[in-house]
Amino acid sequence: MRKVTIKDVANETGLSIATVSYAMSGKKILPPETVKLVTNAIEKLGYVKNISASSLVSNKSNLIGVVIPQTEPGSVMVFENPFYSEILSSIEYNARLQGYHVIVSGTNADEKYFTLAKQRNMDGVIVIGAYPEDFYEGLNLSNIPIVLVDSYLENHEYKEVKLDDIYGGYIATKYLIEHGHNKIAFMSGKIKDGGVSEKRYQGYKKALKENAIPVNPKYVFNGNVDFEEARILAKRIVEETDCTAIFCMADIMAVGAIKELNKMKIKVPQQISVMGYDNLNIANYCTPGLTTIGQDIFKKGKMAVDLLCKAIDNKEVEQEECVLPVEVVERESVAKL
Amino acid sequence: MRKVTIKDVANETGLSIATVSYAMSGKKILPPETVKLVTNAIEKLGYVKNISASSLVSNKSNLIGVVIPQTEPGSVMVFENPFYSEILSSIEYNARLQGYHVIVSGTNADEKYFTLAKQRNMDGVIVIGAYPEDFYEGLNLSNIPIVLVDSYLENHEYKEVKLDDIYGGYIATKYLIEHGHNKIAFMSGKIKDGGVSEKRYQGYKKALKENAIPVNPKYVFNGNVDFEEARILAKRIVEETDCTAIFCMADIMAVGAIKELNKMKIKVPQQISVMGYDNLNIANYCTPGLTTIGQDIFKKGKMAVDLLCKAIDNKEVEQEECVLPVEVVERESVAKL
DNA sequence: TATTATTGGTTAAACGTTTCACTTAAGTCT
DNA sequence: AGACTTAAGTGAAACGTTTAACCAATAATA
Repeated sequence: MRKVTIKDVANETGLSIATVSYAMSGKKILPPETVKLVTNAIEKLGYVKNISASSLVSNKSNLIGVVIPQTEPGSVMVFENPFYSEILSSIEYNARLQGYHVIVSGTNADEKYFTLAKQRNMDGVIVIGAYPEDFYEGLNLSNIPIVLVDSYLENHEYKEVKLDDIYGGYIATKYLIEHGHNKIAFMSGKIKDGGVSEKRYQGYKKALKENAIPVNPKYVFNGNVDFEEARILAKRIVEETDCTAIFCMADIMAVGAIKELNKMKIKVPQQISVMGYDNLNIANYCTPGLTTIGQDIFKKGKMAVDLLCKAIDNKEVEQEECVLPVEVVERESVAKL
Repeated sequence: MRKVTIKDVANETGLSIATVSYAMSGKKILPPETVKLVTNAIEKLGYVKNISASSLVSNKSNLIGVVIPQTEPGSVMVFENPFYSEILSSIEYNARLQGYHVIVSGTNADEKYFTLAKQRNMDGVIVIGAYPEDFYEGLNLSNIPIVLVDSYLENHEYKEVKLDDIYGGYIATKYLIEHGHNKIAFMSGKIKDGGVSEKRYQGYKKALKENAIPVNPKYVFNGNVDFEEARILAKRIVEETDCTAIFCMADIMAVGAIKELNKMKIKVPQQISVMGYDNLNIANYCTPGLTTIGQDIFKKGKMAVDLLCKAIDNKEVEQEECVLPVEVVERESVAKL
């Protein structure tokens, strides 16, 4: 049972290889009966085209890479934050609709990812999350179209889809204030310039200032953006402050906080209110349901794919940025004082 | 800036293309200084090999496909059940360690996935979950090594990694009985012969019988395996039965049940106990923490990759099956009566 | 009618590797 | 010294496509 090639289809139909190729690709219009002849033969022989071969000559692989951060070098779980699965899901779906397949890689960015992308002849790459500077340098050299998602990179020349995070932090905090809170803790990842945490923190501060509430550095807590760390921080917030509300910059942290508060028999939201950010599925799973800042993750993935496809087709290099809206989604984790 | 090929490396070093290829692959031992010469030139020129080309001739792509069910045809979210993200994460990690890249595809199985696998010259495919019969037929034709994960397919000839689900259902139910419950609802997906639900149901019945508790068909509830459906079923269980415990055949359902019970102000576990199955991360996120049947998902992914690699290397066709152990992981969702 | 376009198709080069079969030079054995 | 082995490297075919350049026959135009 040898492998069936285009040559076999040519023999079967009595046509040349070239004609068969044209018939399949439609790059040259042929009479319908010829096309029919070819498709019949393909069906009969069970021919499937070899993408390695076509990719070699056409220099197009219909493959896009998706890079997801691996929080700790050598860490195992790629998808520590469910946000990554959710957006990956959307990217995979939308890419498939456009005829692309997706290669996912967790990377801690010290392996040179873009070597790989070139090896595979990838048509484009979607980079999710933030990475160290030198990662983007390697990325620069490769001539592969790139779309960043939530990179929080400053002054870059890439296409990007992201959120208005200052605004998100702002409306979250404003919502809490409007519900009568003025002692509001801010729980986040490490705050570094231009990063997610910093952006949302800016929004937090803005809302406080607007309402003449002093920014208390004692109310700011940071650590890794994960469930366990959030529990620790939540405990500290209870023990070290008199806050009535916690604004967590990620749902996964908010869920950790709620878990810990529940465990400490502190009623959410009666005693402490919790506000999240992302609107992941888990925001709905926990009790009480998490009031959070909603983003349309499906759309985010779709935009990333759309932008990338455009870049692939047009080969245009101009930067393009897409800022998606955010809004408060109300559930039950915030009390009116 | 033309693309750098092996030819350029050959020119740079003054060696032939063949020698460069051998130096890189190590398939022929060459003097260290020659190898060094080559690696230096590669570094200098920034050469990366074109996998399309090598795949074409060597017939090896270092690519494996992972198929994940898309619950409803045309549905968007591929990863409705976090189980899929968790195992995908493990598969991606372990495959990468072995030098493979992973292409994920959601599929509702009516698209002929294996055409795609052949097109891409995939070295192997890991199929997660259960699919309609005809999906496996297409799979048969392709000569690509396959590993199934949780297929619940009867009498097949593929390699597979799965759980002892009858036993899992058994120990879950036994645990509940030992905690004083004898009115135990069973919540699951559609029960069809050989499926997951049926297996776990068998275990459930076995435990009941062993303890002389009659099996009450009124206590069995099924629907889609998702969060929302589980809420509906939980409500019905409360309204239609006098059960003191619910055994959910998947964590995602258990979490839905807990959410609904919380909403109905029914205390878990004081009034109703809930037992899950899978030990996903979300089992830890919810309150009360979900007591569940634990499986080692990382190991499951690793086994799948190992089995597949073995199949790829040895081209041996004998079936191989790997049944991973399960155990009760205690948290707080089951009360002692 | 002579000229030009169009239609339906073919030939063959090119893509960038791997690898089999071969050569040449040097080393080893009797 | 002659025969044999080994080491280091080369030439070129092969993998399965795409596509530019070309051709013959028919249809359209002047």
